[in-house]
Amino acid sequence: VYEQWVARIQAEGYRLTAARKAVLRALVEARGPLSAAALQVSARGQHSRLGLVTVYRTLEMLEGLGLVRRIHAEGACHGFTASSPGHRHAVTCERCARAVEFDGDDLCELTPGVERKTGYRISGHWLQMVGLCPSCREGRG
Amino acid sequence: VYEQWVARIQAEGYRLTAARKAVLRALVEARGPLSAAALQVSARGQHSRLGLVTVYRTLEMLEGLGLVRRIHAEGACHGFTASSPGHRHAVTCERCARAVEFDGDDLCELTPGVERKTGYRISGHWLQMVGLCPSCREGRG
DNA sequence: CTGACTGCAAATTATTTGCATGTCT
DNA sequence: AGACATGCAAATAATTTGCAGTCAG
Repeated sequence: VYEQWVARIQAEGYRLTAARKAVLRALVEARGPLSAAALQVSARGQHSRLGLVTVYRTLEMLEGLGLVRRIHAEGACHGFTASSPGHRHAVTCERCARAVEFDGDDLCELTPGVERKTGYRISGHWLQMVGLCPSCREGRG
Repeated sequence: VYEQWVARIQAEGYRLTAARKAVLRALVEARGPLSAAALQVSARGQHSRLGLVTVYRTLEMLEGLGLVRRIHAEGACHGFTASSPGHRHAVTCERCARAVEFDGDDLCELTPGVERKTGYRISGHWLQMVGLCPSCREGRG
């Protein structure tokens, strides 16, 4: 994934700097959504001088390219994860916070129903599920 | 709705103060999700001395009682709306921000599919749709 | 009366902006 | 070389906490 991102970033004319590489690596290797601050800590393993500001700016760029997804949670808002292309949604584990995405096409099927019920013309949606991932279920029942 | 909320609040043993009445009224009469600050401005029509802090504390209480729902948006996070009981979701109009809720039972049907695809045991979910409400569609095509 | 509630101000936390310097291409 | 990018510090914005005064029950 990392290589694809690098290619995309260069293709878009953005520069490939040490700071960006570090953030990219951290995002790709993350086992769940991270806050900007957590991302900075993680990415500093690759680039110790990394500033929080740069993390925000890199995330902004990546979100613009659709490579990163902003995740909202009940309690604390805004975490970021690598996103897969296409129309997908995420499930987050309530114990370990590990997130995986799944195909959300099924969801589009219920759009007509919602439009009928509400009278709205639906143009988009945004779904997140919460649950227990396989490992956490095994480890704790 | 306002009367029901008042009854619920008293039933739970919370006091019914002028500040709370003002926030309740503002929430009930709102035509869309409001930020805490916007809510304060709106509620000051009833109780001019209302502080932002109290708005937050009142929202916290109401959210705890399930009377208010926290809404997240792509850009600015966190708006609050009155919520209907039961398992429902919201559609927000992208033009006027007016929100209505709809029955989300259909969604539960696709939970098994997601569990199969991801291996997660889904315990909850959270959906928001965006679109154009009837009035905005008429007014602008 | 009295404890829960309020609201001000200050403290936190999250995110953005200004600017001089550094570094990809 | 030169534009884009960085990172520090300061500026904003959003939310929480400390506390003395107030008010519903």
